[in-house]
Amino acid sequence: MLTENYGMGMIAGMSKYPFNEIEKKWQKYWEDNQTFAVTEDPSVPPEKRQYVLDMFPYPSGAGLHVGHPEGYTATDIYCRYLRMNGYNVLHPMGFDSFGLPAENYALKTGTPPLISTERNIDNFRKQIKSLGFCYDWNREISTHTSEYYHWTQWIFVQLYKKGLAYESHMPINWCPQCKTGLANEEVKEGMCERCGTHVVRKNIRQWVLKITAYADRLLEDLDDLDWPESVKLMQRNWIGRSEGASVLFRMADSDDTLEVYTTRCDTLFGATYMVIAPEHPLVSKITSAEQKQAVEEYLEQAARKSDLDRTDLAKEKTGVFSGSYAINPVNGKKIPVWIADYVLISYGTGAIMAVPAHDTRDWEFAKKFDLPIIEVLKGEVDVQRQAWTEDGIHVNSGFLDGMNKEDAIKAMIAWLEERNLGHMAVNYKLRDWLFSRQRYWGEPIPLVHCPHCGIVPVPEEQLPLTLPETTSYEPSGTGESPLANIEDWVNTTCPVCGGPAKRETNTMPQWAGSCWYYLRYLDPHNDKQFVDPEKERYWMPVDLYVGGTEHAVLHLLYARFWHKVLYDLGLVSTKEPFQRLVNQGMITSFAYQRKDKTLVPTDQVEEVSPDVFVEKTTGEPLERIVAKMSKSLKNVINPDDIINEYGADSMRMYEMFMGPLQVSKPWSTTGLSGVWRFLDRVWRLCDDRKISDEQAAIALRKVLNKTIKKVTEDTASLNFNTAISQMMVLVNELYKIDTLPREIWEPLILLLSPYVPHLAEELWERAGHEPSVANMPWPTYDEALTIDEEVEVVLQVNGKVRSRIMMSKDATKDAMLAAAKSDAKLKEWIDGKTVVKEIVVPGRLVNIVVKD
RNA sequence: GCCCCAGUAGCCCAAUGGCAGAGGCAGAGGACUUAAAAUCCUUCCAGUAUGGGUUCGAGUCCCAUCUGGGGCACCA
Repeated sequence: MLTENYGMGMIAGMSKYPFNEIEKKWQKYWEDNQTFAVTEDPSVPPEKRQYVLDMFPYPSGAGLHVGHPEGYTATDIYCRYLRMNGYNVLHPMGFDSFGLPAENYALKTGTPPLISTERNIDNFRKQIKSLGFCYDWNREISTHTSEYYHWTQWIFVQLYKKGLAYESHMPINWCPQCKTGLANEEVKEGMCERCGTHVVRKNIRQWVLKITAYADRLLEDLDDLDWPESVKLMQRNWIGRSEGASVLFRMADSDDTLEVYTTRCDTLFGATYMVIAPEHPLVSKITSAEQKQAVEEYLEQAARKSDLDRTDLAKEKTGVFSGSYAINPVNGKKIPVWIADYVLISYGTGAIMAVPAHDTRDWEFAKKFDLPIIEVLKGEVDVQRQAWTEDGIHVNSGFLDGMNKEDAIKAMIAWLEERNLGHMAVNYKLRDWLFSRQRYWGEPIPLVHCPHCGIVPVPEEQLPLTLPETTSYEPSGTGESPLANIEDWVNTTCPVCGGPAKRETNTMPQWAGSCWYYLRYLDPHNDKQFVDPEKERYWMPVDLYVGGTEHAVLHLLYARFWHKVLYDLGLVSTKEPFQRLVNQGMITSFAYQRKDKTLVPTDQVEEVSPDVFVEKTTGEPLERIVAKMSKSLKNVINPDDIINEYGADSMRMYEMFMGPLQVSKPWSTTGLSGVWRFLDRVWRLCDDRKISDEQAAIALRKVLNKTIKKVTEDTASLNFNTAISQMMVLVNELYKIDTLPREIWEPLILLLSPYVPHLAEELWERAGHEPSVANMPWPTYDEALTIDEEVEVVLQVNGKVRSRIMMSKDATKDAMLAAAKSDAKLKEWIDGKTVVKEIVVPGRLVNIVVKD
């Protein structure tokens, strides 16, 4: 008992800084006084309205992670800063509360997902509130509530009516043992995570959203967004627009044609075989009697592979001959058609022309199955020994011979179009969005299947279509969702003809709720429409969106897609939802590594002397490295513990002090205690001495003005670590004098307030003011007091520093040069040499370039 | 295999192409103390992963390599 409490009691007990009391007190004050409630005040001009959004969390059973508060603290500081600068700031928080873990938890424990989810939300809310963020909690939403998903369903109906939702048969990961579909993350190395059975692909009826219809706009509109270039690049690559040609190959022995997409139609003379994906619709038709058994075996083998297996580059190429031949349209040659899983049905037409001489994958396949390789681009290698994938002049290519790539592509497309054998084509990597899940814990898709009327949407006035309560979350066994077994719910009447009908049993993916939550925050309690257009126009678009880089593609692309659909329907006023995006880096942790690179759980490590670590049981020396936090390494930091021990303000400020927001950085508890110590120093400034109304020394006032300037600029640009460093400089200066001048102290409290709001409120009150410091104007500075009159000028010879002198900041170039040339130390370096060049940077340096 | 990001002091990190150091941690010394802790003051520590290049001048820009982290759908 005693030893356990020793560490915690040490700091808390010694402290003169009662963060625990202070933090509770001010959190209650803000709540009681609704300090951060925000309204659409029409008197605030549009440029003074800011919408600052955090990616809302999935409320997992594990509770808040130290990674969450990083982004939340950053936006909180920024919002408080904006408020103090006269902005009307919308800053909401909510929960992305549908999701697989709650359902799996229900399967394991029988706890209904609604119960566990709401329990988790309560815990998350409490944890988030304990950090003192300035959210307008009146706007909290949770995607699993029927008040919310009413409108998720309503938007789906709009998509459906617009023809953007369609049914298709698509494969799922199917576990034959559990008789259930699995998410990708539930498949480990091709096996079912739960029972270890080999997972197979099973085609089932699914709902798909036509995101490809928006591919061009999703691509083009990226240009105007203030997003990290790397994220834009990832989205561009994901959309993957390419220009090429569609080419028709006639089958040799039937009337069927195979259409292929290629970006390199200029290499058509080198196409020596074709490959179609195992899922291609012509597979059964073109398979010859002799090859039937081999093909069927191969198809079965391919069906057992996950996408990951098929995309693993290290693997051997596999495939099987179909027994049929196609005709190469340019030269009339018969070429074999193979079936292989390195061709994906989801890209292009699911069929390729193989040019082994100039494509590495085709080359490997040709070598393995002994298919001919014909060089059509003159390269620097023997194509029988390796593929030549660079550009070259065409050879063995009839009318293309002698041409370069660009001209040959044009010539070939013209040739194909003339003969109706092909045409120019644009292709995208982007695929339509598989939108249905065979799960219970998601938004029911509001459609009815009627034997007479077909598919009928649930009438809008009957929404929300609520998720029925149940006690069994077991899969249906057929691949359908557990909803299929709830008879009273599934069986309904057709909204059109009134006859008996069945409800759609698929539910929506977790993405659905997060596709539009930023709009619901604008008007969270509206039961007539998903958002009031006036409120939408008041706030949108989101001015700053902060979240993890793991959402760089999917979430952000899906939300942009929905937003564009809503825009086309005239329901929102902006083309794009998120004008500016910032990704916060990951908070990692230290881990300890043996010589053989294996990792040791943190509780097995002893620090024998500073920065020397050994494994407790063996005494083996260990190297400290940086790793992701993980349960198995026992290096996960729990925010609750940190807040208890050091307080929310220390936690907030430390996370901002660790380094730049955008980069990943390791958690260090000693680093945290350093920030705690800084806050304690701030506290003791006014605890130990009286606030004085006398004027401060000019040197101190200069430091203050420099500090205000730096903190202002760095807070506005989200460079919080350097802003904090400057505040430390000012506090260190204050420690050098015995008084506490009010003219320094009060601006310092204001500068600190976005970072450590609880402490700042308390200090503000103790300085004799009414709360709240959050409503005070941001301090201003006098530019003249941020400039030093005397500066140190560096004197260089050939770019190397040889001497330094103090000069007026306004010294002319000539004066600086003259001073340099008369400097005794510099003379030694230039005497007797020829001066080649003289460079003078005013206020900074003189560089004299000499030659012997 | 491809794409993206990052390598600065023992550690976390600063540095408009211009003195490698703002701040913190750890270390050392001193003050205070009967002593320790806490606190305060002072202080040590490098040429920026490696090799080239551009430049009067490179941590910063360019090329190549190495190491680490993250992402990926064999994209024809």
